[in-house]
Amino acid sequence: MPVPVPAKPAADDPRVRILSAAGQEFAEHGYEAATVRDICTAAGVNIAAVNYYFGDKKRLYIESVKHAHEERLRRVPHPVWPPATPPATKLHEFVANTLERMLGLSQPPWQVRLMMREVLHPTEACRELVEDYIRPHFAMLVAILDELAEGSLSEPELRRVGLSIIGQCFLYRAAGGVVSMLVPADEIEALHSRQPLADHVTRYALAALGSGPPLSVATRLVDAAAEPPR
Amino acid sequence: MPVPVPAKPAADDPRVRILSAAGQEFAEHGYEAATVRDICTAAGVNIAAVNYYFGDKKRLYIESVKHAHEERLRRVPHPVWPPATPPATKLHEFVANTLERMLGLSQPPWQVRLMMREVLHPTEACRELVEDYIRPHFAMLVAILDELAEGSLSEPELRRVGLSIIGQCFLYRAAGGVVSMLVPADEIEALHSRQPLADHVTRYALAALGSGPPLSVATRLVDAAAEPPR
DNA sequence: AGTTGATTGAAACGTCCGTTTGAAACCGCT
DNA sequence: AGCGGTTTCAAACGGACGTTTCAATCAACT
Repeated sequence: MPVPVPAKPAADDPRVRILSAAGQEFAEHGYEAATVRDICTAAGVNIAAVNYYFGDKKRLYIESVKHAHEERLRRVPHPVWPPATPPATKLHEFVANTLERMLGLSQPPWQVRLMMREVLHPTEACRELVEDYIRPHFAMLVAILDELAEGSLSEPELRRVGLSIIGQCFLYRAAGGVVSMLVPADEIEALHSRQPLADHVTRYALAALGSGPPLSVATRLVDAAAEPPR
Repeated sequence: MPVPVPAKPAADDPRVRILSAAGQEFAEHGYEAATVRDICTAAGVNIAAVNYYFGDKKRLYIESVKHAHEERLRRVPHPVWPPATPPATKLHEFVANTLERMLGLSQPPWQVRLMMREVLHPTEACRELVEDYIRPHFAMLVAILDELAEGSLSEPELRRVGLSIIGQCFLYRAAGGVVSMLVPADEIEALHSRQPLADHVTRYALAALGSGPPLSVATRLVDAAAEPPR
């Protein structure tokens, strides 16, 4: 009987070579279209190895998702701030960090693509992904928003705002191809680059929460009387 | 040689039966995992029919995407407003309409799922989808936002705000499963229902644009001096 | 009724997939 | 060197898939 989890994760361990190759193939082609033959060729091992180490294709998939997830956590840690950091600064850095993860500008893009597939079409590996990775990230966002709102928003309201922010980042990752078709070619680069995007999402959120100036200087329809002309 | 486009689209036309069944199968399982055997069984036709009418699986897929897209356009028309409608009202109804389409609460859900697949993993059918369906929808949103901002935002800025709004709607459709895992069970229903969602997205956008009250009544960090206590 | 072209039907073809097999190669150990 | 357990290898298996074939059937027209 093979050892399921070797204590020594050596760099040339065929097991991790397979996991890495599988992650890339699954990310690129999806579960059904990826073949264990291609995976084994890419990993430089025999076809029988996937059966030997993982049993079958499905278990290989689950393990490869967890593997990518762990590698990712190790490489792009959550941001940490000194206690006195203003919440607006935290929000901006949080958004920039989230975009960095989602757009995968810093690290191998296939890991993000693999996790995106899992988010869009959840399988067994999904709940684990949410609990270990997504929920803490989201909780951090909600905490920042609570700090910004100074307690004036309820938990459900905070979550809604948090989802609004995540949704904006998410769109560029998941539907980036379509977004690129919607804007003129010479603006695509600016739209998909991290810094201007993070600026926009943060400004949008701060303005919505009343913690920053509105994006538009048009006449207020509601409390126009209270607003001095700019 | 078979006729490629029969002039009479009768209801029991095997061609449209196949298109409909194919759309459902592709939406449910994706291109690779869907089989022409299952499609033909669901459509009640012989396996050879797909070759006869469409040539091969790939062309059947493209045609089924276009078919679903056309049916959809026919059934959920864009909203139209009388000229005097305030832009804030238009925005709210636009968001509600978009959510209606995306969440597919009114019409067969598989059509939305099929188009979502196309957006997330673009194939040849994608560009056509964007030009015929998505771009006019998005242009309508940008026009409303321009009206709201009263000309104080540039085209690229307007597009950014528009994408922010679309992104929020998009998240609930594409990553709805994960969203459901992030919130307590007793709030899921409220989070995914159309009306509260449309309210939130609209309020968020109006507040960000300065055309509505901020979501939070916390002390302004920027123009706090100008803001009267509420 | 007979002819023609369009459509449908059952069966098969070739291919590729996930998986299994059984023997060979490798390794550390005495 | 000899041995036991682990790992690799080439080859094959059974099945499912997309596609093709060709005869049977149908519908319309003369």
